[in-house]
Amino acid sequence: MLIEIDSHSGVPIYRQIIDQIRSHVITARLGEGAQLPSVRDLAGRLKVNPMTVSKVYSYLENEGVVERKRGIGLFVAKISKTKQDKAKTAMLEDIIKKAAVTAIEVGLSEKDAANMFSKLFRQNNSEGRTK
Amino acid sequence: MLIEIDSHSGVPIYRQIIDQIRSHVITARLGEGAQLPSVRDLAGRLKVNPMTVSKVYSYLENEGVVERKRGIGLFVAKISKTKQDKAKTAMLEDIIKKAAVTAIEVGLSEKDAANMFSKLFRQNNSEGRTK
Amino acid sequence: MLIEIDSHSGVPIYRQIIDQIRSHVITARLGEGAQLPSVRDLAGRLKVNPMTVSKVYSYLENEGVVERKRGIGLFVAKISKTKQDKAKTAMLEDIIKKAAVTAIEVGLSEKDAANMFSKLFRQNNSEGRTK
Amino acid sequence: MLIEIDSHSGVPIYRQIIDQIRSHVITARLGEGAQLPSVRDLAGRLKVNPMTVSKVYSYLENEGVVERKRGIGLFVAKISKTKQDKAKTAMLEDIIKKAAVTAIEVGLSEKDAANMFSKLFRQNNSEGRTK
DNA sequence: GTGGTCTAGACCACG
DNA sequence: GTGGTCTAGACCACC
Repeated sequence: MLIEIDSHSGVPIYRQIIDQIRSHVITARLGEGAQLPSVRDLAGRLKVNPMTVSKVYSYLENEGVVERKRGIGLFVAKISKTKQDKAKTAMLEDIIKKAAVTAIEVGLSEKDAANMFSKLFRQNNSEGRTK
Repeated sequence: MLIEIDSHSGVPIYRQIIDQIRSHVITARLGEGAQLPSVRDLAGRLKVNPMTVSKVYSYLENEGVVERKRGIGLFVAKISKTKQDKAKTAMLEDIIKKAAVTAIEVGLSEKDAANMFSKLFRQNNSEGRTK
Repeated sequence: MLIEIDSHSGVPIYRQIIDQIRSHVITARLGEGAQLPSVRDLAGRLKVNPMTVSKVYSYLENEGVVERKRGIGLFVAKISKTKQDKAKTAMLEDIIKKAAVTAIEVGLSEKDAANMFSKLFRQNNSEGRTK
Repeated sequence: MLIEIDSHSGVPIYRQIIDQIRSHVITARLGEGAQLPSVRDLAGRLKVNPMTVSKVYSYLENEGVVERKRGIGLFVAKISKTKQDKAKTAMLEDIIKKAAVTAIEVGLSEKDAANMFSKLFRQNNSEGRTK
């Protein structure tokens, strides 16, 4: 499970971790039932305070994204297909809307904006494959 | 100059104002040399503390977006056309790339993603016109 | 870390602190990675308002001189050796040039001016040692 | 009489003008009895508020550097040779001391610092001649 | 514990 | 009139 922290971004560390784990679950890169690393392990890898990771897990558990099995560990919770789809769509619409609004503010035409989007889509898609 | 503050968004007030003014300047809704409202005026209108606005202006001056004329007021700084274009493009590419990457992660095809983007573009564009 | 404030100098307190800390960093009296005193601590020692110190730190962070680690504290940022040397040289050349120009305007010969410079160098250097 | 204003320097405009006129007088580029431009004239040339120039003149008059002749204009006051020399030396020592202290802080040896000073002296001196 | 933000209100410098 | 600085004290987010 790849998680990257940018300590200069202004976004709180715990938020960055939550967002990335949630995104991993929604896009099924972290499948149902998969075990999450222990608090200590993840904290060590990310070089953050264990308390921060602990907070992250509590948050995600509260959200219903993960489930704690006492004495065993944390696992990705079961999500209904529809719920997952909803979450996916919501996440995607949110970010695409922001992009569209920015394009409008900058004064791009719909055609130019769509071209730019497609170009960046292709670029990052092929990069993704080779990775 | 329209500035809106959402006090529930979690984003600090001064950041919200900075972002909106900067966006106004980049998109040339606030043209070069235009005078900004006085600290007290803007503070009064937005119902925030003058010092908050003062902080905003200091920040923007530091960024080179506005220029102070002592005892007279604040004005939109002269930005070279190319520099402005660069800033615009960078801002736009950044957000569109994020959107594209998310679409890829979610597993959308290029065509579906582009359609979604165009749809949201049209929606927000017409909203903008009626405002 | 020694910082002295002259409240009668006309120079704003926050500027005095900024200049002194920056100078400490550039001259490596405050080495890379060194932790700076907390806002409250420094404010207490200098007998100024915490917000004044906070402003100082924000300013220095913006300049890239220090780095914030959330909830932990402030640390001297990593500056590349060359960058640091450049900053040093630029700072020095600037002030020495001013001195030389003034000497020229006043009508001193190169020899007399150089003597005066050396004399003042020695005077202030020995003072520095005893301090 | 050459006066240059740098509106980005942070030094108040009126201070910049005062310092430059005083320096002109001390170094005798503006000799005793020379007439200064009228408030309106200087304000127009420097593109500053006439009140600012007026303040400058009052300040200099108060300092004894210039003398007002009612209905005629402002003139450089008579200064005793010793007084002028003292002022010259004070001005020079002040700036050279600053340069020396900076050189010390940066860690230069006396020799290196003196060399740098001499080099900049020669550079600016020859430039001055051709001007 | 750390820093970040904001307020209310004061006084000063500048033009 | 303009912005700049500072204080005293509050509350919040983060680790």
